[in-house]
Amino acid sequence: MPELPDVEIFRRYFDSTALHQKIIDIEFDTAAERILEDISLEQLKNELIDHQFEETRRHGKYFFVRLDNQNWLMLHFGMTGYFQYYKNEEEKPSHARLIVDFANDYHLAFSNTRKLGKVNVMDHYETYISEKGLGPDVMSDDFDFESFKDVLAGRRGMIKSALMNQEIMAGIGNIYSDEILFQAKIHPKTSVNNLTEKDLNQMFDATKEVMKTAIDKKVDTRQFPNSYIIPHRDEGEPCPNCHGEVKNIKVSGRSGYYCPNCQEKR
DNA sequence: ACATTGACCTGAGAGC
DNA sequence: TGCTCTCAGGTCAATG
Repeated sequence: MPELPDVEIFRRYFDSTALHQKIIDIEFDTAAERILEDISLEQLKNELIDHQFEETRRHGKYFFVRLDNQNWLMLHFGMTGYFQYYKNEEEKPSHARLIVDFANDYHLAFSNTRKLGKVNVMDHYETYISEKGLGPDVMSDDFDFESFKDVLAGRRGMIKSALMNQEIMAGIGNIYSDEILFQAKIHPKTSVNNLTEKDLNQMFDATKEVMKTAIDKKVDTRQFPNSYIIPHRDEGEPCPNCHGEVKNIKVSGRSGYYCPNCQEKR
């Protein structure tokens, strides 16, 4: 579930809780060793203990925080990750995989129920991004309409898959790709090479608009505009535009929702 | 090179 | 109630 807007909200939560405090210890759930991407538990301890967090960054769905030794801790949330900053043990999430203990008696838990997240430490986060082959962050100011057309050029797969491909552009996942396509009135299975200039323009605008709205509304879907499909992302729900039925469709193995009437197949 | 599919995980919810 | 089955959707490796 954590896509760009979710991770951005997590980042802001981290900024308002966990920065500039001495780390006195960490706790790691050894049953979740698989989430350690490229680092041993020993190394992780050495990187964190007696240090502190200084500033955060986000690229797509990837979260980075710089330590006072200038190294960066990377966290990826997978499908079920979130942060919880707490003092009392009873507030500790039941699937806390990594817990950072601060000198002020508070803790920051990285919860990751399904163990599909990742933890790593590196000296340059930009290098990590390029080694992963991640595309441009869709909310970056540099990512303009020309860049959008550029990264999609030469592609022949289905547009929903392309939007979700982190190597093409970073940040969009299954849920928000549905919203972008709904707002742009484009069928999820449309081939990228069949999209018109107008389609691309509508999709680019929708991408920026949807991401911004989700962040502004702090990812609380109850506050999303009535014109959004996300609160109706279920088979048979009424389309907020034409009041027809929302349908389920499988696109490259992923489950998408769309309105067949508003998003006609071409 | 690009596109698609299945595997990795666990818990919630459906169906019986 | 309780059991089994399916599904959720992040990435990556394997296959087409």
